[in-house]
Amino acid sequence: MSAARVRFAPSPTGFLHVGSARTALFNWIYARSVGGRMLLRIEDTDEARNQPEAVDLIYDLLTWLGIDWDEAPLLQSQRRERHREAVESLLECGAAYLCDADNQPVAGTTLRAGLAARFRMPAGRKVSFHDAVRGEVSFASDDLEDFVVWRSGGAATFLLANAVDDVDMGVSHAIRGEDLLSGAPKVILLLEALGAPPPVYAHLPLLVNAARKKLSKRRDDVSLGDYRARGYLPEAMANHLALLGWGPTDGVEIRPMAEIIQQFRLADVNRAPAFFDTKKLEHFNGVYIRALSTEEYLRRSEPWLGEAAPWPAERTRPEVLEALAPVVQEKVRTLGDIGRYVDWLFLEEPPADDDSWRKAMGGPQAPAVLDDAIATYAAADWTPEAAHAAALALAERHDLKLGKAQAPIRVALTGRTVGPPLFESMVLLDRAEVLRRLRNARARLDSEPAG
RNA sequence: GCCCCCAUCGUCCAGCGGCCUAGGACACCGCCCUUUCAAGGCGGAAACACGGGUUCGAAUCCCGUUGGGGGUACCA
Repeated sequence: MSAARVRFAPSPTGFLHVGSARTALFNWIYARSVGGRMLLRIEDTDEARNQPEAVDLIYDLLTWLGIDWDEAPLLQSQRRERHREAVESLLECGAAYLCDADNQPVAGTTLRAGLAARFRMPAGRKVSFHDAVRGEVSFASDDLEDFVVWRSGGAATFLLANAVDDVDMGVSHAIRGEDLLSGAPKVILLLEALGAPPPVYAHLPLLVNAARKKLSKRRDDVSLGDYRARGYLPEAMANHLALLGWGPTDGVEIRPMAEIIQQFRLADVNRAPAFFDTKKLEHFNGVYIRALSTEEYLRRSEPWLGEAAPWPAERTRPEVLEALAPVVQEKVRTLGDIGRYVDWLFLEEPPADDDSWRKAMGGPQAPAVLDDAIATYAAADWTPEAAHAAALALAERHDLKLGKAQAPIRVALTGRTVGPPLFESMVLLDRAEVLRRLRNARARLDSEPAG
């Protein structure tokens, strides 16, 4: 065990940024790797945009990711008096001073409405500290200005609240984004004036977009909740996030969190920004989905196949989903993709996809293949094997490879060139329905040739 | 502008003075497998930003240049 205490301090804005999630994860991994404690502090001092549901969403998403915490979360909104005390003590010892709306100093040491308080930046100081990921970092106090610690509206600013709360929570390591690095010397000086030792800082490299800019809520796809909604598995997301700014020495990237915790060292964290590459995330997700047992896969895909499915819920046939599960599970990269693979089995008509139609029906042999398929499947046994054998024979009659011959049939039935294995899935539809779709496609070919 | 941080394949990591003719993963390309698409197998292309030092020896240490990022609010 160690006395390490770390904290994740999000503000409840209604969503959780993947960058914040990564910060939370690194804090948690560090805590678990050294036997320390993980704490939460909800920075809900901005009443304007605070919603109580937003706090629950944070708990929910962290839990989803696999992050737990060891003590009741601290709500910063309830700490106003404590913050006021701290500012007053700063005013009393002269480390801070009052000022009016025009930033003119005002004599006195009593906080009152309409007046803000600024920290008095000492002259000629060199503020150095050892950052656990960056090493020695140093700032000159002369480059720093007198910053506001108490707003005229009657509330502490981020810097002050952060410093005081960390002290009161006994935070030993402040692990956070690099965007806060420039604020560190101010907090250190603040803490010094307050007579408290600073925590060990660890500034993580930022997560950036393709343009190498800090991920932004407006431009980028950064809502953790959105990824969950699209069918990313939490273990894939956590695994991927853990590899942004850190990597195991043995090169094994996809692995249980327990092993990551075992190998993680704060000092091994990179210092350069990392691109949040969703391509790699998708790959990870596919690997994790394939690793699921079929039962587990079925259970976890349920949320995407009920009311949220791309077909009327009452048309869902669970036995079909179940029968197809193993083959769909192999292909899909997110649970949200499942719908597009199996929708044609539940929709009244195959989904319309012009590209697929042109691709499969454009060839000169399409009409003949469809005619043949109609005759063939009117008679064939209704099993995958028989459907396969029939298609092989059909292909031979038209002097085509099976891959080429099945294309018009696939598109006639499923609407798309891409989908689950055809013979295994087509027999899950009634023979009459298969024939109807084949005839419809054949008729469409006459009325509007695809070539 | 000023302050701070950073710099290995397109991307994410490994590398912490000799094991590096720089390794893995994603993406990409080719081949194989194949009932589409995936998955899988095999192979390929692909990087130490540049310039000076230090050292017998540098991707690894130091300095500079260039480039990138972050900060600079009575936001957090």
